[in-house]
Amino acid sequence: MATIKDVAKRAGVSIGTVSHVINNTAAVRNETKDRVLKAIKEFDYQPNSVARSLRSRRTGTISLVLPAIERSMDEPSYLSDLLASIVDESKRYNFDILLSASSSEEEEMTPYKRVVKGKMVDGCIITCTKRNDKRIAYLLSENIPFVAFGRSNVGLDFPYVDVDGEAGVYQGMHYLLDLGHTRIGFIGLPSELFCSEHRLKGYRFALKERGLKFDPALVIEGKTTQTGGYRSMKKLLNVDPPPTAVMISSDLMAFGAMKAAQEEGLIIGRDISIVGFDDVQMANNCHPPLTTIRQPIYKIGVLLCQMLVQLIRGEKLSERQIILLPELIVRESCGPIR
Amino acid sequence: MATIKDVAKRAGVSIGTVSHVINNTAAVRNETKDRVLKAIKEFDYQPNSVARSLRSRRTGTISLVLPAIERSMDEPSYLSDLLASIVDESKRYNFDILLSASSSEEEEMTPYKRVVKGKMVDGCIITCTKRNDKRIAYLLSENIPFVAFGRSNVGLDFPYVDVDGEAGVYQGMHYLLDLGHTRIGFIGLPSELFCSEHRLKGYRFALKERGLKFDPALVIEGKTTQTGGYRSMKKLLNVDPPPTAVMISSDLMAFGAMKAAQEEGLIIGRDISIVGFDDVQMANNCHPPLTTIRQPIYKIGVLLCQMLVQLIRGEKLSERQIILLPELIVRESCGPIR
DNA sequence: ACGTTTTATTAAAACGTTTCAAAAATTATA
DNA sequence: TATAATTTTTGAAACGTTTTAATAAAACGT
Repeated sequence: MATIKDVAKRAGVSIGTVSHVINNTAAVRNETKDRVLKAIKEFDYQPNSVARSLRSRRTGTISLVLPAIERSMDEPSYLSDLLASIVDESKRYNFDILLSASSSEEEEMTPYKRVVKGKMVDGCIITCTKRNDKRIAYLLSENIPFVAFGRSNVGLDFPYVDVDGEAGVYQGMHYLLDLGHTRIGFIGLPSELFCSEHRLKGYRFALKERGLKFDPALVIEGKTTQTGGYRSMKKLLNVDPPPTAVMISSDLMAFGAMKAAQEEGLIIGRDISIVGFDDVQMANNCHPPLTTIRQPIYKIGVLLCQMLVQLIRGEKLSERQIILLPELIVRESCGPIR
Repeated sequence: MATIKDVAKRAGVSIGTVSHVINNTAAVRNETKDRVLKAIKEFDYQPNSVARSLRSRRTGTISLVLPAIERSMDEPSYLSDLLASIVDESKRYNFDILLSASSSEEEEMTPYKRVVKGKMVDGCIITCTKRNDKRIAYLLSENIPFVAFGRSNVGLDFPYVDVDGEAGVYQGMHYLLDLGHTRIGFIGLPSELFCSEHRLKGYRFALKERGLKFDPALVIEGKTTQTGGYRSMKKLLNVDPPPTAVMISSDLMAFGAMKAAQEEGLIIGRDISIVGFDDVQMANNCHPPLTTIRQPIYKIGVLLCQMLVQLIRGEKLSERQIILLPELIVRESCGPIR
């Protein structure tokens, strides 16, 4: 396989010159440049990225570790949507994505250490930020560019993009309350996810505002899977009296919940109202179409990339922390109380 | 940041010894080994993967390029399911996944060249094999390990895993025919995808076997998106007389088709029967649950990884070509003809 | 105690680039 | 034409490992 050496020899120049031509890193006479370009073409030469990275200390690669907790990539969660937008956007800056899997919760840091200390990437995007998230302190201490999707309660200043989950849930609750519901259930995310807190806050706040009592029996924490939603809903339907509406912290769980309700013979949107959170593609295609809180996930991916690339380039971020407002998307899974 | 040099100095040995300790590549006295290990721990040393790759010509990374044609990762297609299983399985062999995006159809080869010639990966997994797929010849010529998901019509011997699409569609058709349907529509994949052929073959064969005439008006080729399925279904419903059942080449399209049918006021499973293909998670959660042909996508991802790892290790494959049988999953989207 | 194996260790040469400082070639100026 | 200024080109030193062949140290057999 041809190396820069071969190209240099063929073009009758030094390897330094070839490098300069490739990287536009010094003036080279047009005539010489043409000779080099020709040689490159002749050999179908492509620089060895590994050697290049070693010397230049840049890899053109961004790390994304799939968290063990959300490795339900086989379900249509927001994560695959996010990944799609990240891949799309990073391509625009000529970055590839290095995808790693973290096995267990305990081994959470292992892939980061390998990838960061091993200098395999120029920066990291972290998702599913948790309360007391260890990754944040680590990445800060290693001084590697990174951006998080989601805030955390670590007392550290770090760049992130997040969605105002409290406002989102509040909107959904507002909508349900306006439909006349007073007994509204809530299916929340695992409490280790920091965003679970905000969403619950939105629920409580909306109730309080209307002078409704918070009933712990109506609040359930479930796994972020369809099965998780399914089980939580079954429990809620067994409460006496059952809720007439349920606010659910993720679409995925909402799908499971819908199934549970349908199994009980309930017509969704008539006998029970459901609001989801995320607005994944499928929300518009399930039956009935799901009323939900839209997270602008594509935009989030784009922002994460853009911010990270800026950090990698050593530029200063104009906005180091971004919180986006989610939006209520009304479809057909809710109806007035009967 | 500590390098192998620092570790060597601290442990009072040569860097070669440190390397041997790390890689278990030569006998080193226990006492010495302990000293080295201690130094490694003290520095929290992690070898620089880039340098390591340059020298050893191994990267521990597998390439996956998201094809432009299927960059509908933002829809719950089989691709995200497949990716999930690949990430999972590759982790078991300590490989990371390098995810690249190919922009346009013309630029299809660019990422492969960069990644393969640039020596960024040890092997490739390619998906969405097309008729006359250029990638296959290229990867063979570059002599880099790779495995394809899907056959192709290039006259070349290459390792792949595929699903018997013909048999799959045949099963679905059989089921519909047994329900009494005789006017059955078919929504196929874009003809550039090689697998589109097999599926259509299954359709034709099933008809022929029952002595039914093939009606071109009932066969439509659509894009592999929900919208694609939606549009194709609208067209089919305008045929006179319309089909009473439709065999659809992907679940994603089936979801769109269901929406189209529901918009026309049809009850799926009663007024019209629909069979999908893939069995993505959502198929079990849409309404009504979709009868479909299951591709064992998780298993496919696992096989692809295993085969690729074997090739990377220079081992010979026991089975160089694997064709899996899909399975009919009966749910509620079909009913007897009325 | 001495050669002979065997076992541990090391020095140094890669791997293929980028990136300096310095040298060479060219052009401008006096 | 000689000198200065500028533009091009180059040589060689990194980057941090692995790996080989050679050396040193230890263990063994007589």
